[in-house]
Amino acid sequence: MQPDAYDPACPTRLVLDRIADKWAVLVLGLLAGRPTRFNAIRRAVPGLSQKVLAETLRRLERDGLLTRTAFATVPVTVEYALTPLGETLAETVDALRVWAETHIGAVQSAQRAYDSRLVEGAA
Amino acid sequence: MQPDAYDPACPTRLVLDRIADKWAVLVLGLLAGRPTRFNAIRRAVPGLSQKVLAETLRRLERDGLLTRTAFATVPVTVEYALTPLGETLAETVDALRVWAETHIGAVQSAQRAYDSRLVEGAA
DNA sequence: GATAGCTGGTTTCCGTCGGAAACCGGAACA
DNA sequence: TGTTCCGGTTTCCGACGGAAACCAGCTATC
Repeated sequence: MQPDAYDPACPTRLVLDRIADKWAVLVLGLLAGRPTRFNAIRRAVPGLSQKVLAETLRRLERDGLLTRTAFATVPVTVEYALTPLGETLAETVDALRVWAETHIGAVQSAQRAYDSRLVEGAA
Repeated sequence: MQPDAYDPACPTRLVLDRIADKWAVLVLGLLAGRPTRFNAIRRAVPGLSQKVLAETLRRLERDGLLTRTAFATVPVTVEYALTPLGETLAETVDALRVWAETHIGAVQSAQRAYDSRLVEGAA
């Protein structure tokens, strides 16, 4: 059986659901190439709550995309680093971030045009 | 000012939030290269409800990623097609789907390993 | 003539999920 | 003694997503 992300019974769909997530995309992009500690990630991604970050990291760890390493320092520091598998995904999801940053102008002008058309229609 | 998806005040973040969405990824991948009607999309993406599909399509239309064309047939048919901008995004998000289908095996074995480690720890 | 079915939605309802904030223990520091 | 830092967990509430019903207009079937 070949994977088919369009088949809800296929595990590929579950994986896609998880990596097509705004927080996962940002975290993966951030960890690419440089291991980072919990609070450092949190500071680098404003708006991401501790709870959701902890859950996101645990899911990514379960999927074999990153490793969690605790150091017996005081206080305990925990470092998250991408696995080789995670690095391959990071490249892919980073393309999404690059697309957003590249085409943001076109998207915003499309939004303005759409909204002004709505106002016309309502008038 | 350069776009920065990690800045919550930057509109790039809003765009990224939207395209890093599981349903948007599947819909964009489906529409790539071939205009499709509303119910055809719904049938091709099981699990996607009418409400969420309608909302997703309207947001993508607002972002200038696809066009909505109504034909005066009986009953009225509505066709959704990617814009050139949407096509460039479709290529990018399709890489996500391809990644998922390619590495699903590695992810699943990582999950099994993670879960069995948990069971050990609990015992 | 009534019923079912197609089209593309909108509305209603409810469960789940995400975000905000409080709380945790332990140690250094003032 | 109180504060800060670490990495979380817990609690609470509002918002969002999914399931299903409902809608109008026309057609094909019985």
